Amino acid sequence: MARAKDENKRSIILHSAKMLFAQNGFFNTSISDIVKETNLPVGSIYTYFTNKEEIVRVIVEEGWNELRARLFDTMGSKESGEVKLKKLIDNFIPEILNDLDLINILLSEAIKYTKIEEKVEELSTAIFGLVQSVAKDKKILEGFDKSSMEAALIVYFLGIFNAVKLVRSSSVGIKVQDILKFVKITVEKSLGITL
Amino acid sequence: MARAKDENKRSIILHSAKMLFAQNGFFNTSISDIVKETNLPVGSIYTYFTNKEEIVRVIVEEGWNELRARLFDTMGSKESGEVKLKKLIDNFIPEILNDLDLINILLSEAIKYTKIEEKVEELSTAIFGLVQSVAKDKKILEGFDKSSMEAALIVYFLGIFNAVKLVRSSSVGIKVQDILKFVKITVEKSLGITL
Amino acid sequence: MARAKDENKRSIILHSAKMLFAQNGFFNTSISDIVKETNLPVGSIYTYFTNKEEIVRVIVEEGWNELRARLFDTMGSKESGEVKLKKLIDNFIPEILNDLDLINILLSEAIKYTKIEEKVEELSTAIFGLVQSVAKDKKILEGFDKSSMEAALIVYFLGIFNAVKLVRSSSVGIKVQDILKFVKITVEKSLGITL
Amino acid sequence: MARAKDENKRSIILHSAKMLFAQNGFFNTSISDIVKETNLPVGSIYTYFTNKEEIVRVIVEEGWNELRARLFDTMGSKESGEVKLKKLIDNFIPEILNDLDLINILLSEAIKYTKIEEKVEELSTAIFGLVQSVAKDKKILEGFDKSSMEAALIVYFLGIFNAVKLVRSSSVGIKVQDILKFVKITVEKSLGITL
DNA sequence: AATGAATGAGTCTTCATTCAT
DNA sequence: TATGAATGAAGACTCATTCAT
Repeated sequence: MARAKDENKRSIILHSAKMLFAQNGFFNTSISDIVKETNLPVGSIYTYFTNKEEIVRVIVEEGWNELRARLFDTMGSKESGEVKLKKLIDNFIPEILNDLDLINILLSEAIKYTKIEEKVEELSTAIFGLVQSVAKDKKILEGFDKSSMEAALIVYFLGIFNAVKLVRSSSVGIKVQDILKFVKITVEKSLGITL
Repeated sequence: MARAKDENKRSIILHSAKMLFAQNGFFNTSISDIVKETNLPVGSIYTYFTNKEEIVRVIVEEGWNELRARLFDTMGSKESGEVKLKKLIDNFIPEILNDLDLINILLSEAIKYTKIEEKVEELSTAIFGLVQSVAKDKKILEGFDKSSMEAALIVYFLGIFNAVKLVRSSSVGIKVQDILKFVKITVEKSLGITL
Repeated sequence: MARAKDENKRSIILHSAKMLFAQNGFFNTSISDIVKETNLPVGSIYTYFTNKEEIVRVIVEEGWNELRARLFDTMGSKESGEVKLKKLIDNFIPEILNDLDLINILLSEAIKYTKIEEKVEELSTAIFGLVQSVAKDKKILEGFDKSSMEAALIVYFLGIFNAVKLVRSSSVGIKVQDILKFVKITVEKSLGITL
Repeated sequence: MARAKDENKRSIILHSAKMLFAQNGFFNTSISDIVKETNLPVGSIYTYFTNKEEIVRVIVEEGWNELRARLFDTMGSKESGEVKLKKLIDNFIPEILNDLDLINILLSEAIKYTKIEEKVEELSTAIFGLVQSVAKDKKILEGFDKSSMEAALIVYFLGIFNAVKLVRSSSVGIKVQDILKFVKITVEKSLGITL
């Protein structure tokens, strides 16, 4: 049972830190802030994590893994490519966007603390496959090799995430809905399909 | 009349700070780092800027103004919309991407230190106009209102900048060229034109 | 349970700071001076006090409380008014004057860091009562209402303290003894009694 | 004419500094504050005074001299002692109290920056003479030698000044009038006269 | 003489991490 | 293992004074 208690503390730290890092940034969050938020003694923080940096690293890593799992769950189903794509756009992306804290940290700290290239590679391979299987008129993807595809995915994902982040933290004149709508239209037009 | 404020010193500080902020981030750059880099005494930093924050703010603001000026220079010419668009894609964007330091800072600090919404608004209005004037088949823009356009621009610009940043700071499998190529193809397909 | 806060350290800091503040003033005493005097690391100063100002505030407050306690100890006894007055003049005041450090700080910083009016009010009420009970010939206090009494006490106390301070820090031609003697004579004459 | 201009600047500095020192204290007033207040360039401050300390010193010295002059003006007249004493209490002291700025500085900085003992000596000699000439019943001054007198004067003057200072800067329950009234009554009773 | 930019030692305070208990 | 006091290098910034112009 001691084990259960430990896991609990660990996750409390992770949870609070995630919120604080997302809200105030990594550098504007002190270990002491985490201590206050968790009501745990400082020493305990260092029982579960070797240092401040490791806390972000774990947040990013675990957050990513959960995301990845959810994605491959969707992608791995027996359904048609179009259905998968629809789920991707209508469910998966909006779900991700709910975890704004994670996105914030991912975007500002991930590069520093993770091997991001592996993540991108994995993601783009999976989606490239899906897109190819879906494109009605194969000519549409003409000139779109793996590199272009990867570029496209990176641009879109980073674009979407950052746009949502911007929309939520400034008073820019658009809404998250506009972004999602734009994405859907773009995918439909690009692939010549209707979702 | 004593010594006049030395515009040269001011620009040395700005230059060094820009590099350091871009390289190590705002919080990992200390005033003392700037002092070492510039070989100026601490006090001098503070004769030209009231505090550390003002240094980023000025970098962002002046950088943005220069960018904006170059953009409107291109946009304001008497040439056809297509030529302008071509210049935008072939010259302007690549030029921007050269100033990676500025992009880095813009992306990580701009929201905090500037009224970013005004900038976005200005930019998207200008480009919306251009795109409308260029789109061969007006049906192509069907369903694309101002909000969608703004969303698209934000997603693309943030996407491009962040993608370039990622490409340059990690060992992701694509090159800046791939990104630029993707952008060009996308614009051409979207508007049904060839640049 | 880790280390407990060391009451001893706290008091060393208070002691050293009191001496330094009294000797050189609040502004001419740096935290670094206190560090040197106490041989404690800087950080420790801040484990016991939130900032420099709090150190003075505590010195003033604790010093005052001790003083007050001693005063009411004397005043609260079952002895006659005259005996109490005698003790006040012969013991209490001279004792206070020994803690020159405290007086110095009290006089120069107290107004800023304490609600001095409450202290004055409390003191003057107590002494007014004593004086009334002692005055042989009630006519002597004629025309002496509460306000006059308060004025008198403030003038005398501030006068005595500052005079002692002056005597000790300059080479003025009188001694503390002269001041004490003057006070005694004045009280005796005013109240028509012999102590 | 250059001379006139100079004197003017000097006195502007002195005037502003006096106000600022009195209001915020010596250490909370920076040379830069004086610069802002006077609208003079920093360099000019140092043309007229060798350093910050000298500014207070001059304020104290000149303020004192003016005071002294006014006092001896009153004291040196051909009038009776009683009239002089009355003027002292009814005019001179209230007048002094108007220059609260000076009092503030005098009390907090004078000891450090002036040979205060000479001033006290001079003052007490003069007033001792006056008091002796006035005391109706010589027995009243019995036991009051020069030292006692000096002690009394120091206590009263410091008491009065500090009390006024206290009254004006805190919300203590008495008014300056109460202090002046107390002084008058005390003098009358002590000397057995009516002013 | 007048000016105000230049200077850098010194200020207070923070904070990630350690380690005695 | 749990705790939280201890630590001190490092942080941003100030300011009296000087001196080039």
